[in-house]
Amino acid sequence: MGHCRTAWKPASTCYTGLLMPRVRFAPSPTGFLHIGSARTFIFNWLYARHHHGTMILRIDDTDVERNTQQSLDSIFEGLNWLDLGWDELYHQSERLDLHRRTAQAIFERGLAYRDFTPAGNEDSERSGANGTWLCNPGMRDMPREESDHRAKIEPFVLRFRVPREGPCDIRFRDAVYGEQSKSTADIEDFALLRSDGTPTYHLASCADDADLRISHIIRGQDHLTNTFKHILIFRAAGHEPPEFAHLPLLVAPDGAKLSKRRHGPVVSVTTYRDRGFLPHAFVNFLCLLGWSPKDDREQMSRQDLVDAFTLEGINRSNAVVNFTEDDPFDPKAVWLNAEHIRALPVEELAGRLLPFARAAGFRAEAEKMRQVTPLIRERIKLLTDVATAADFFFQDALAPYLAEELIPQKGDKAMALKVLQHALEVLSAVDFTHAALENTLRAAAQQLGIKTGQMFLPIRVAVCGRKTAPPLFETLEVLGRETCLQRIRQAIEKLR
RNA sequence: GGCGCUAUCGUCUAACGGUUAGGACGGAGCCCUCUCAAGGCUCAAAUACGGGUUCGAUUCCCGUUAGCGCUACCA
Repeated sequence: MGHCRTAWKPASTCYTGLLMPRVRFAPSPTGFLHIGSARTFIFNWLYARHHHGTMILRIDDTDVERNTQQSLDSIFEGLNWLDLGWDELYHQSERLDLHRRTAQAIFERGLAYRDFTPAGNEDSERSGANGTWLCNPGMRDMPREESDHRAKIEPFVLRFRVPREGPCDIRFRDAVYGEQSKSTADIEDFALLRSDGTPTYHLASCADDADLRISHIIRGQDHLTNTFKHILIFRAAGHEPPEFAHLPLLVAPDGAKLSKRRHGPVVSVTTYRDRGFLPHAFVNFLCLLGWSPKDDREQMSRQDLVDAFTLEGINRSNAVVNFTEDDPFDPKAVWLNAEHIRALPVEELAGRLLPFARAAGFRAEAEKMRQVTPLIRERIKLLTDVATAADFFFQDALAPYLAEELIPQKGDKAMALKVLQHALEVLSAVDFTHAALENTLRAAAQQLGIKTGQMFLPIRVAVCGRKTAPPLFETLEVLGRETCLQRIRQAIEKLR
């Protein structure tokens, strides 16, 4: 295949003289941004940042039938939330001239031909003797004059003329999957232009990748076998193919490819956002699916990931996102999120929690949130957990609870009453600081001749409305004297 | 059907051809403790199957099985 090869134009060179990579993420706006796409974006981004290259976002919107504005919005929403950014942005629909010129050039070189077979008419002939359809009879070898003539009155698709002389393997080395080869005898004459003159994905993608001087194509493994066609197109258009790195796919627990239809919103990036994931934790989780730093690190900062990321660290088998009917999130994602929540400075965590608190209907002030945050940070896994973990800090009325809840272990109603009445007394006088509260209440327990746990439980339930809550003294401190006394009085009423 | 890719605990993964096959999540238990968490410790849990090559295969080769992908005028 002696296709002409023009010089490859590198985008830029850094001072060491090494090529700076240019990578792209090219979603098509035909649905929301799903987590598999997000991971592809992230891996591209990491590769670009690791090598000080360029991250390009290209919207592959050549399928006019299926594109929607809503989908486009959803993709940007998801990408913006990830907070990684990109350096250049292109819309494929604005580059149709380039695609047509590329197709024309390939045609003029005799490497493509017109196929006048009516659409949908080839199915019966599709499965050939050995199971592979290669081309429609009579079209590939039609004389140029006849083709030109019929082109004036008949619609046609432009097909790539896959070389057929002798056995010939197309080869490339994938950065993840290694040496790949496929015989041209197993590659059909695929379409370049549709009968309405619009470019197919294969043509548009390759024309743009070449024009944008993409150096590394990092994409899902579902494109691995398409790559042979792409290499054919690159060469036919006079370009050296870029490097390829294919990523193992993200699959559902049943092994099926993640899809909107089958798996619903659990595969949408915005679901993770809305359910209180930190973007950073989400990125961290996705990175660990199909890639490993090869040491035992799991929780990694953005910079850790940039530093550690290599194509060699990517593995070859599909990764299961372990969600279920009951729980849409992989337990490891939730754990990582909790880890990142705990690692966040209080000030920043409080800021992230605030909108979720307000969404839960709390009258939450920034300052109050800042006080509450240290008390709940080790007790929440998702930002949305603020709704159940901090309700009694923000709501005037406690959620209803049973009087029995106030009764301590190995105690009775009388003990609960005694504790609460005594607490009412001492809490009226004590300094509302952690240390003073602790000293006072421990002393009170001793004075009443009961265990500290028996002392603390009725108070906890009285002020929080439940047995499970943050440590008592800090909680009392943040709640303040008035609220505590009032709630203890209400508890006493409840017991009578 | 054809072509391609893949195969280590339930899940994510580590292991120059030589390890008691390591770590993490989740599970179980213990410790700590004012509850719940967090933290610490311990336990259960894997090389799909069959052949080779080799002194020695999780690792290399072949086959089987299973899964996935591509096989569109979708991307």
